[in-house]
Amino acid sequence: MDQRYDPQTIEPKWQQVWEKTRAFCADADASREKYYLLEMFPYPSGRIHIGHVRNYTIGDVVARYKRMCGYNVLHPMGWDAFGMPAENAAIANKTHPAQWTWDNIAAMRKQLKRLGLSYDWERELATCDPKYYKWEQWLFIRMYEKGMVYRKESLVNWCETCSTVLANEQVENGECWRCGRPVKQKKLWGWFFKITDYADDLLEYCEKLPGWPEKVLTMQKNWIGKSTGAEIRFPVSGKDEVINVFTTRPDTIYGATYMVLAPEHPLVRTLSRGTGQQEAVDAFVDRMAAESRTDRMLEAKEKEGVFLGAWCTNPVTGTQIPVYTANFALMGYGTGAVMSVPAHDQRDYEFAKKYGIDIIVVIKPEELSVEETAATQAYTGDGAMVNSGPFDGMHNRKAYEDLIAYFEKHGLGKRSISYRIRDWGISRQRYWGAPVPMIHCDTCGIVPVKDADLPVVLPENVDLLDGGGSPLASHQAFVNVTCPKCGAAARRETDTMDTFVESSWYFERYCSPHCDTAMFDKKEVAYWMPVDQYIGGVEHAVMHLLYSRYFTRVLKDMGLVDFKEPFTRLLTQGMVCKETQHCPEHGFLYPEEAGARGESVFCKKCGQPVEVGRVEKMSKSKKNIIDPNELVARYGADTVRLFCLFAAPPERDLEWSEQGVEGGFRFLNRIWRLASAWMVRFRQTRAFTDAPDDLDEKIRPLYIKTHQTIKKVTDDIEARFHFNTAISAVMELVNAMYQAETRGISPETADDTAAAVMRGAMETALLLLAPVVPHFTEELWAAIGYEPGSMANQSWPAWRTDALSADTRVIVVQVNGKLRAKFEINAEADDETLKARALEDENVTRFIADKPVKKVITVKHKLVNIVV
RNA sequence: GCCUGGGUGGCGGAACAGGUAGACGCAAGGGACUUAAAAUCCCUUGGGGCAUAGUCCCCGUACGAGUUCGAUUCUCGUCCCAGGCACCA
Repeated sequence: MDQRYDPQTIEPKWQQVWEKTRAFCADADASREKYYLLEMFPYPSGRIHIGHVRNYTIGDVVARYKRMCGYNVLHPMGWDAFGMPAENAAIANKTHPAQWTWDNIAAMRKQLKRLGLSYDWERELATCDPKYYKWEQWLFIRMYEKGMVYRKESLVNWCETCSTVLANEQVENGECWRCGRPVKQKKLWGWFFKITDYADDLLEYCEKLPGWPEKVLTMQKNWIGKSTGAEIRFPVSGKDEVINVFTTRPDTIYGATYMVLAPEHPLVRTLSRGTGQQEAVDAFVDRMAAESRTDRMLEAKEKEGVFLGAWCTNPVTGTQIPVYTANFALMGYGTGAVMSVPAHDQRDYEFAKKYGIDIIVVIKPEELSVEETAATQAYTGDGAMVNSGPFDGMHNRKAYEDLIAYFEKHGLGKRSISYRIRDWGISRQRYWGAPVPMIHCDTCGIVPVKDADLPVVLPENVDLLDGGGSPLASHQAFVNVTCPKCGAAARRETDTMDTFVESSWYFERYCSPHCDTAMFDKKEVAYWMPVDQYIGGVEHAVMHLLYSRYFTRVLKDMGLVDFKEPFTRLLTQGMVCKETQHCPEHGFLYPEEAGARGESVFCKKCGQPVEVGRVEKMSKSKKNIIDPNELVARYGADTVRLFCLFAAPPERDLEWSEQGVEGGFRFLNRIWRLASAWMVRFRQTRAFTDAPDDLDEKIRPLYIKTHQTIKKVTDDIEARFHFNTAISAVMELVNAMYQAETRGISPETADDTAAAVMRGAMETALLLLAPVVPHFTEELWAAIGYEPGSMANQSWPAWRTDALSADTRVIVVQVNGKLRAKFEINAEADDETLKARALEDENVTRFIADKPVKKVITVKHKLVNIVV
């Protein structure tokens, strides 16, 4: 074997071998237990960044580990290939989005392959491929037929200059993220998926996903936002109208002293018409409409409203209460109307104080008088009912139930549940997305495209508008069609789908990516799904993961799959961070633009001192980025992988450190040197695998350490994917091999048994590291004499229980819980022996002095605590 | 404001179930090898104390209490940091 570790020659060599032998291609095999490991597929931006490297390395280690454990592993990779950046780049570079995307895919595929990731590349897919989105369109039509999709007009963020809809996160301080112009609210027709139908089920199953991080489940629960309460009818005074409110606190209804309607509520204009307030109300409503959603949120702190000039009747008290419209009432939640109880809701309280509205306490806490209860702020806790007619004295929780029963009996209202989650608006007025497969006919209305005509292919010969609007609407050949029903001239739908639709089922497509008769082969999906382990960033905690859970339910209801939850276990890995460097003259600097001068850092352009900022997520704008390509070129893929895993546990943020990477590289070299030095001896022997009993004292500890390491590494990976401690353990094993050398076990002098134990330790280290540094271990595995290329399919090592523990133990002696002495003793020693031995210790007797010993606690194999 | 995490050496991070706090790595210092340097190998490294320099003592896991023979770990309170939600009736 080569004297020098040279990753640049060995890594491409093994990558070619794996590709040639189809080492990681998976086939369904009912006789074998499957393991589906998936990392969130990337958007093909053109280059992979270090966050990808971390994500995919974590996944690759698990995939390789499970393969070694004997599972039939599915580990696919593909491309989330639709989306706006392709359009923007295409306009900027005068290329076509498709060209740009496919070029990027090619470049990134090459980068991923250079990392030695064990993907089944034969299953690669790209969502912009008509063969892929054909089935999405097919499903859309099935969902439409079942009433799971509908079209409605709704308010959206609209940028006039770009003539497009913007997602909430593309609106920055009320301005368009791209052109900086103010964003308006506009009513627009669009397609919606009825995700709200599944709100309850999605929520309920949050409790049935033990393999998911608590954090993610909490975020999803909050997003769904289920509230239970009642819907109550408030008749409008002197008119035939009724205001319906949703409240979570029907028990406070006796304290409802006014009513608030959202500015968009249809009754706002109706009720104010003809009153003296009409003008003021119209002005207020118009002002609210002109303000963007973001503006309204920014100034949200100040509550503001207008009296409508109308009253309604509190159905339980019969009192006339004023009706207002106010900025804090939202049309999209509940019924868009609020029964305001200022004594028991802080927001209502503030509004009532501002506008001088009555505050009536109806729930009294034990420790306060009625007068004190809402003196300075609303009281939202429990207590006894007061000012509530027949309910006085009752506990409010009981009154809650009784009141709902009372409403239902008298037709005043009913029990009700409200959700924060809205239906999923999937329409985008964009070009680079999957076309919605619908046709608008003047006589037949909306008609789905015939299955035989799928896919509705995105036309390639389009003029992308510099403004960013959809070019499909003006593409005559695309728009003009005949109605599938009546044959008359009709117009094709020009909206494309949100890219989250593609990513909501790609994991099922991977099971049979080339299937051209269905979305996927049911049998294949039945074998592989659900995904056993999903890995990706927390940024997808709600949207992508919730949509995927929803889509899986839709597929189940259509009989296409027989499970509800697509991802059994989820790991959300932390971000990769690095400190920022800021030059007063040149702004943020890339790492290579700054130089070190002793303790301080200076700018290479102007020589001025650089301000080293805090450690933040790597981002282009802050220039605190590291290029994976350069790293791989300098250290090789294995070192980069090793560092990504060693620096922090996967779920935590990782702080990038160049020295840390060096350390990883040094560790591999350390193994390499040891292996070279012993290689001749290794080839003459076999790994020692017997019971440790007859090993002499010089070599025995290494054998014990070897088996302890197997157990430790296995436990660390199995329990929590803590690769950092697993790698530490292997480092300790390697250190132990070096220590054996310093104790006189050298390649030249070691006897055959010692060489065999040494070889066993080396083989173990290689096996345990195989998932982490696959090229490195493959090379050394072959050098020892095993079949070249066989490392990837080796079995994960097992530990011998009889080789796990030394036969002596170090026992800690405490006096009153403080460490006072240690001694080594035979592991079998009983409590009495331990106690006697502890009391012999000079330091211990010194601390006991003449105080009486009250109690002695002994813990087997661990400690003796003497209480005096 | 609410909900989740999290505060451990100069740094990244260990400590499985309440039982030796600081594994492993980085950085730093010392030594060996070398004509020299790099690389490598070995040793030291939380803070403080000492008439006895030790198998020594005191302090120490954000802060303050508590439970316990014993707390980084469990309970209560306080402060700080990160992420999520943010007028949701």
